[in-house]
Amino acid sequence: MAGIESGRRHTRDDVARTALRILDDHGLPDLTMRRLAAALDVQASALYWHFPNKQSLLAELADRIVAGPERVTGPERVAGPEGVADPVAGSGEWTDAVRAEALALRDALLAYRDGAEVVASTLALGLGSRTALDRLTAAVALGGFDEPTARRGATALLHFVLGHVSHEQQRLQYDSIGVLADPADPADAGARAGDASAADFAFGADVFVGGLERLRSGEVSPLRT
Amino acid sequence: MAGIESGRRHTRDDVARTALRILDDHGLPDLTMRRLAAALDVQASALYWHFPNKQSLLAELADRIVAGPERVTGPERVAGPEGVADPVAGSGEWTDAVRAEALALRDALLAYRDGAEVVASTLALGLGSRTALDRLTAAVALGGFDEPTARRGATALLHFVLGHVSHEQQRLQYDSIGVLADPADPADAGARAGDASAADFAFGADVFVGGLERLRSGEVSPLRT
DNA sequence: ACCTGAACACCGTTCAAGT
DNA sequence: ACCTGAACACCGTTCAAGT
Repeated sequence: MAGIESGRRHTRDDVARTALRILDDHGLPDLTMRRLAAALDVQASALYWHFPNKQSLLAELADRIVAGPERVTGPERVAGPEGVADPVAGSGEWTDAVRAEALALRDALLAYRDGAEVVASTLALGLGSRTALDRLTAAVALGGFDEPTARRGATALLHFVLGHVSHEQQRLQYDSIGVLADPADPADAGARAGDASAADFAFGADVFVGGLERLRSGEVSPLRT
Repeated sequence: MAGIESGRRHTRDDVARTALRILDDHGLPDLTMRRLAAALDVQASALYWHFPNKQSLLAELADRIVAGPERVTGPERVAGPEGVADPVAGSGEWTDAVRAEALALRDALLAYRDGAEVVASTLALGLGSRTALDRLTAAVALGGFDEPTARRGATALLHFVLGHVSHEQQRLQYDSIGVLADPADPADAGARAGDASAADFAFGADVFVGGLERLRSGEVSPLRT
């Protein structure tokens, strides 16, 4: 319980970091303003000097979650040996770039308990940065799609990712407390652990990328608007 | 304010229907047990005779939302002129069936304010029926996929649908109160109304179906598990 | 610049008791 | 079978005031 929160007088960064710790240790339902204040040895009302309300606090957390741990390394993103997001990398490997971005986003969301829900709700309210969407859009755009199409594709993929990881994390949470409605259900059982989820995720991402590839090679009408 | 809630002594169905009305009129945040009780001219504690807790009430609402208005018509689903879900309809039209199911689900979710969020959260907790997933799975299975693959595909599509409609409905809500973070943003502006959302949805569904089609014709490895 | 103390207007849920 | 009344243990947010 001792740590950053010792010497009184906190900064906005302290608050966000402590909130992130509570989120990861106890989950989103336990992340209340009063509990956060207590962890900082402060009255709840003190938090409103740093953040105008709880939503904007959550938006800040969402940004940090999406940014991921590689924030520290610098402006260039961590990627494979030859880098993953080179815009001039021909047309052959854009599918790998999209898959890699989707996977990186999943990892970032999984790094914090209830990460997907925090990001999804923040995004739905139009708060928080658009980094996640921008990264996916950039990867899709490598396929040579026009910008609105790339953005549409990225948005759809983003919805899949958030939905999938949300579901995955909710199950993790309620799995551990044993509140699952039907633990004997073969499709939802605890035996169906992280590996199966990872495979399902890869499958969904592959189907999606395949659909984009198909659209790109002009085998299908791009849109009937 | 007068209506069903007049003669005291309510049934479980009364409670669910009144809850659905509050949901649609005022949104999920305003659907509290106390407010629902007040609408029924009853103490909040009375609700716990009909439902063990709020989550199970929401699960019931989710089931009704997914079932949609065609519940009344009978066991066969409303569809196009020649019916959409005939399992022996050859192999040519399964893509239309999937698209139709996805669209029908979107319509059902859109029929109630915050419908997508109610269904998504219920689903995440493993509560509620699996009707939505089962319908999508059946449609995908028409493509000749094995059951686990059809289920995986349907799950991914379901995530996209829930994410898309959630986002769409959140925007509707906050749009009308004018709480949008950046109303001038061209990608999020109010001008971008229902039609654009419908087009984005169709685009996402098409990409997804295209990916499945591609996978079916064996142009791509089905899975690397 | 950062926080306290006290209040306002709420929540979901439990439980003995009533009819 | 269905509901009341009262309580328990909470919420997010505001605001005058303190240092």
